[in-house]
Amino acid sequence: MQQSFLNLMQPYPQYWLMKSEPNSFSIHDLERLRKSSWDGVRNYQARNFMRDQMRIGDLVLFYHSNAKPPGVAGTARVCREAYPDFTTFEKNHKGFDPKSNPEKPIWFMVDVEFVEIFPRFVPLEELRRTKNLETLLVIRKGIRLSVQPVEKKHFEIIKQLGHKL
DNA sequence: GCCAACGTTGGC
DNA sequence: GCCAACGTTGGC
Repeated sequence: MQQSFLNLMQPYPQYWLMKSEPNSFSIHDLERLRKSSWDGVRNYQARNFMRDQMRIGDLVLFYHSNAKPPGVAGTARVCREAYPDFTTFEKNHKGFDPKSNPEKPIWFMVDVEFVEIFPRFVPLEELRRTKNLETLLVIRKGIRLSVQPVEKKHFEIIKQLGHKL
């Protein structure tokens, strides 16, 4: 109750950072598809952000994790709010989770649409040394959430870095 | 409810 | 490939 009231107080759009390993799904894949479900999140905190907070129109920093180098590759936009991650129901799918079923789904996903690939990739190392990004979660030690909230001012700084010549 | 063991993430 | 730091699981 309290939580949903607070949600109504949120200014929109909200801003997020979402990690994907480019080996399995990169921003180039999203550019080609234009739009994709964001399946495979298997962490409760990340799920809660998607299920309870993400709204259509929210903007997303598309982060390439486990890449050389890791960093922000571009942006995307939430175009469908949370619904059950159906890959958990498919026995032969990598995302299969026997504890989840269509009557009582555990895992959720949103859909995102392609916005842009930054003209200039912004590596993690640069985020670390950029002034005014000190509280950005992705550069904090020990934080490995694959879906994390980002402050608007941080989003804008990073977008600028991505466009800097 | 504690906590050890195990599995995963993800930078390096 | 290594490994630190997490998160989850399951025995008790």
